[in-house]
Amino acid sequence: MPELPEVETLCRQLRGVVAGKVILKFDVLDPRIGDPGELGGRRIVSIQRQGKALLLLLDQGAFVALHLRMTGTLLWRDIASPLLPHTRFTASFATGRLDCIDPRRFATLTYRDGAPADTSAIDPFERDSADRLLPLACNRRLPVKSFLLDQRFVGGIGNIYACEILYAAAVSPWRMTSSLSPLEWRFVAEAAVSILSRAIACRGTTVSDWRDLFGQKGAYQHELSVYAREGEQCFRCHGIIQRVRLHGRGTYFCPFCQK
DNA sequence: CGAACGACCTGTTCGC
DNA sequence: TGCGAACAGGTCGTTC
Repeated sequence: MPELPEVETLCRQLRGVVAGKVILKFDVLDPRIGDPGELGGRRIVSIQRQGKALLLLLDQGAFVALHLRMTGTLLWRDIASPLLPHTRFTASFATGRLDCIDPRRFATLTYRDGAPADTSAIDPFERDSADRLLPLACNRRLPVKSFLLDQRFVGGIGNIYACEILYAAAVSPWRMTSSLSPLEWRFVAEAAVSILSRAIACRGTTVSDWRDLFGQKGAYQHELSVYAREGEQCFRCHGIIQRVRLHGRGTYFCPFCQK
């Protein structure tokens, strides 16, 4: 579920709550999530986002990477709160408790020594990202939506925002990456920045169960142009929004104005 | 080699 | 109402 704006929301909220704080007790309740070792007594120095992963940087130059996958969430709760169903780990601090809840059990938690390595994936917010997209894309034959979803190329874009970005750029999700002009890549890159930053300002998209660190819904679901709007009218051309399947993912678009 | 598919899980929604 | 099928924000290993 959580894509870039949702993970960034958690990242910012965590900074206000656990940055600089010592983990008093850390309990893994579902071993499937991974084994981070003994984290009790360790201090969280800072929090970063890398694509859709959340990195908790610890003392002694180590870090923990948390990937929430489809249904993972983090909740900041009172120390004595009863556990909610599907709680996978808890981290207790002097001021409260951080609970990871994940019904589908896809989330992963890994401990690594050293500093996080840089990834080669393009960050949608970096300067001139369109200039880096073009050479990556021009030799490939796959639909542009699949390209945007591939985390090796671009970091952080998931199914909801891929649909929204391509709508804003007026590009069909089925277009082959190699067929987009430099100008179209510029439209895509600019649409990504404006949509993702607006979604961060809204603290994410709650289409069903996404909640931020404090249990609040996001607000970007009220600003979606195509996602979850099958059969409704396009805001731009008054065509009808369609839902199709592209490589197994539900894909929403306007067949009349996305070329 | 690059691209596409099925698997990994559980809960909810849809159709008969 | 009941029940099985389809579907869900993401990635990964395998297959083509």
